Amino acid sequence: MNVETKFIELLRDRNLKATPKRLELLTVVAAFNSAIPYSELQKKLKHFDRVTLYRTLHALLDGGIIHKASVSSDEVYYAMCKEYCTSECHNHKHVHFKCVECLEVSCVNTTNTIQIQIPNVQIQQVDVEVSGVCSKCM
Amino acid sequence: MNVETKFIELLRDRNLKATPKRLELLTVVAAFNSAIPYSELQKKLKHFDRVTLYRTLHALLDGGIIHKASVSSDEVYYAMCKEYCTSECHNHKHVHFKCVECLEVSCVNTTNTIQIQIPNVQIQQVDVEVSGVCSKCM
DNA sequence: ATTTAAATGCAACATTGTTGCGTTATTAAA
DNA sequence: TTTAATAACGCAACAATGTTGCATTTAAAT
Ligand SMILES: [Zn+2]
Ligand SMILES: [Zn+2]
Ligand SMILES: [Zn+2]
Ligand SMILES: [Zn+2]
Repeated sequence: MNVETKFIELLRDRNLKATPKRLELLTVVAAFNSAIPYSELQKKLKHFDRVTLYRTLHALLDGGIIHKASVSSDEVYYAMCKEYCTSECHNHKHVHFKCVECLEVSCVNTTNTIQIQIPNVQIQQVDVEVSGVCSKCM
Repeated sequence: MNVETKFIELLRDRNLKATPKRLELLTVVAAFNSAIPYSELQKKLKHFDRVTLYRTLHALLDGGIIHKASVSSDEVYYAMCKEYCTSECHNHKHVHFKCVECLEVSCVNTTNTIQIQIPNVQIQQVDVEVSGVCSKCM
C-alpha cells in the first residue's frame, strides 16, 4: 500500500481530515530515521504557520498517530506510533534512547522485559528513557 | 544536624553561596511530601523575582541538589536528590511515579532491578517514569 | 572592616503556548 | 458533479516562560 494512502487511513480512522499539511508533517516525521526534534520540524516546515504546526502536532498526538519521545527533557522529539494508539493509551512496548554525543533519539525494541512493582499502586504505564552512546559515536 | 545546616553544607559543597533565597527554595522543595510542581513553587515563592526562581532552580539542578521529575511532560516537577549528584551525573536509583488521579508525582524506590540492554549501545543512564493510580486514589 | 566574586532584581527581548475568528478546504450527501 | 456542513488553516493577539545584560546588593574570605 502507498505510504500516503496509509496516512490518509490513519487520519480518517480518527475522524481527522486528511489535509495536505497533515500528510506533509506525517511524511517528514516518518521519513526521519529517528525521532525528530521540534526544531527540525520547524526547519523542514517553515511554510507552516506556527499555530498550524502546534495544532497539527496536538491533533496527531491526541489521535495516537505520533508520540513524544522526550528524553532528558531539554527538547521534545516526535516519532510515529508503531502500534495502534489513542489519546488515552499509547501502547508502546519500546524504550527511548538518546545518544549523549549526537543527541539522536530513537525508539528501540528491547528483548528485556521491564518488571516494575510499587506497593499499593496500580501501575498503568511504564516509560523508559535510556541515555548513553550509540554505535556510531562509540 | 539542623536541616538548614545541611542545606548550607550542600550548597557550599558545590561552591554555591548559601543565600536566603536558595535556603528558602530548598526548604519548600524538601517540605513538600512529593515532587513539587513548578506552579506550586511560583505560588509559595511569589516574592521571588521570576528570573531569580529560574536561576536558582538552574543552579540547584546543575549542582545536583535537586532534580527534575517530569512524568508525562505536561508540567515539570522538582524533588531533592537523595544521593550525591552532580550536573553530569544524577545517581538516582529510584523511579518516578505519577498518579493519574491526583497528579501527585513521587520518587519511589523499587525492589525490582531494571535490566535494559540495547545491542551496540553503551548505556549510561536509565530513567523510568511510571503512571497509574496511587493508594489514596484507589 | 574590607574586599572580591557571586547573587539578585529589573528591564528587555525571544520563544513558545494558547485562543478567537474569519476564510478556506475537505468530505459526505444530494 | 454540485452543494452543504464541518473541520482546518492563517492571522492577530495575548499569556507564559526562557534567556541575557547590567547595576546593585550580598556572602564570605581576608
Ligand atoms: Zn550518537
Ligand atoms: Zn517511541
Ligand atoms: Zn493519587
Ligand atoms: Zn526523583
